Amino acid sequence: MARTKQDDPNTHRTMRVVNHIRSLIENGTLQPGDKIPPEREFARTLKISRASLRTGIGYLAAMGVMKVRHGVGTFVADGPPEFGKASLSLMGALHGFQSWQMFEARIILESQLAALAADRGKEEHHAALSEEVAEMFASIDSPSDYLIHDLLFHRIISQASGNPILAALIETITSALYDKRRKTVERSTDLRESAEMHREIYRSIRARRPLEARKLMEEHLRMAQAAQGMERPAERKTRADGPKSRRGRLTGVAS
Amino acid sequence: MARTKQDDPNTHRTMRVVNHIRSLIENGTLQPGDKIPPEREFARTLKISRASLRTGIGYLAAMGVMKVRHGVGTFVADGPPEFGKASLSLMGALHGFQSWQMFEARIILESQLAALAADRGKEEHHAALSEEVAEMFASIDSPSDYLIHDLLFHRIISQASGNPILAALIETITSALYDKRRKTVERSTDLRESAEMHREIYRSIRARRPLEARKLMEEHLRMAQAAQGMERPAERKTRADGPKSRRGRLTGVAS
DNA sequence: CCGCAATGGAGGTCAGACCACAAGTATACA
DNA sequence: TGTATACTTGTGGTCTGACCTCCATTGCGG
Repeated sequence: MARTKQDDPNTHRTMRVVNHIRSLIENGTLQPGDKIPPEREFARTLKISRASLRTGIGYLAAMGVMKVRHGVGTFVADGPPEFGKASLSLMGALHGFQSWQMFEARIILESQLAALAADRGKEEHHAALSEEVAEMFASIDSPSDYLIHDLLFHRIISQASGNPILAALIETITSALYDKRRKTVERSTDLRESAEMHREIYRSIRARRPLEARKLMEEHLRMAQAAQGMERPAERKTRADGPKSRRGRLTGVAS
Repeated sequence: MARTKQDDPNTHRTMRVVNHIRSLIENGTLQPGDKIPPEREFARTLKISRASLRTGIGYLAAMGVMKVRHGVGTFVADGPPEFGKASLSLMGALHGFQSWQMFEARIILESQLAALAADRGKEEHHAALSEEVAEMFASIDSPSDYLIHDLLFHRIISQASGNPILAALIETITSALYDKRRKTVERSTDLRESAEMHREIYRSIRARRPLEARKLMEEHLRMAQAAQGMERPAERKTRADGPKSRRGRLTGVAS
């Protein structure tokens, strides 16, 4: 750890760019949503070539700190923080992450998040949650619509937890899980049951009962996990390390 | 998966590169530690300019999927997965992450991790933990040495948990916290007490008592947090949303 | 008043030359 | 003979400057 070794007026230009922007952000000169100068101009300012500047920007963009819009400009990320979505899925392929592991992580984080939300949630959050629950019941016949409100519901809880880091972590995992889910929701049944669970979670959060919220959320997620056939495989000595073979008939239910 | 819309001979070259490499990794052609072809050659193969190829590689490198070594070559990351350290610290500055939030995330994750480790840890892990505990007691008079074994101890627990995703998450947070810690450990006292706690955690893990391990880990971390003056500030109606002002005098003790 | 084409600003890509670094190999000197 | 220095080669890093593509705005024509 400790990259230290920058500042040598010669160090990798790309790091020069990164550090420059970092300082601009850290001292508040650059705020989320701000636009940075056009590449050509900025490059001239920093006394480096446009190519190098682009490398640096690319680096920051990859980490989700900056957002580049072709034909418009480059901006400091403004939305909710999100640790490179691509990162997790690639790392997954790279280190053989399994679906059940992602789900396990999600269960642990989100249960705890629900507890925090119950403890710290504000009226605005309660209102938003209430609304999403209503929307869910309203779209019980439209899986894809249902999924949207489902996602929103969970995202609101993240925000209500008051811990943006945990929220970002969850967001990363969720988005990685999203693709798989989208394909299964279509055929899902029992959306009503799912909606009921969400309503109960909402109620316990509103009533500020952390332990109950945590328990309900955990139950809810475990059920969703089972519905998607992503349980942790039973212990077995023979580990078929072939990275394929899963993908049973998922009868998914939304989470 | 499914960025859908690739293959259009025009889609962003950088994504073309990313997807190409992604597939190479996913189908096992590229394994961790492997070296990819020289830029010039690879660029020719992919029918794109070297510049574009570099952009893509830079992207992957930023996410920690690839590691570039000047004058040597570009390789697929091999070490333990780690979600961009820079990412978290930059995001921190960007979205005003607070130290107590990082610590909260750490406590939640690591407590749970300890429980999982107690549940799934294998003999090899127990042995490694035991050794680190011994080393900790042995280096009680050398804070910097102590810190090393402290870190290792926690890392082993991560591995023992059997969930690489959670391990990677923790790793990210820990490394972000590391810098602050390193500065404070020097002046720390009570390393003996800290070592005792680690030993108890080790014992409960070895005895496969998940709940106890979780409880001990949580206590341990809360204590460390308190020692570093990173508790969550008391509720206050007036939220000074100015993203500055933190950074008190930390009197840390190792975690 | 509306729709569509022209225009300018900004990012995206390209090509090829040249620089910097790391490692191996050959050469020169003690 | 042994070791140290210099050269060669392979690979990433940076620079130029021209050209392409996208998008938003502007303004003309219907």
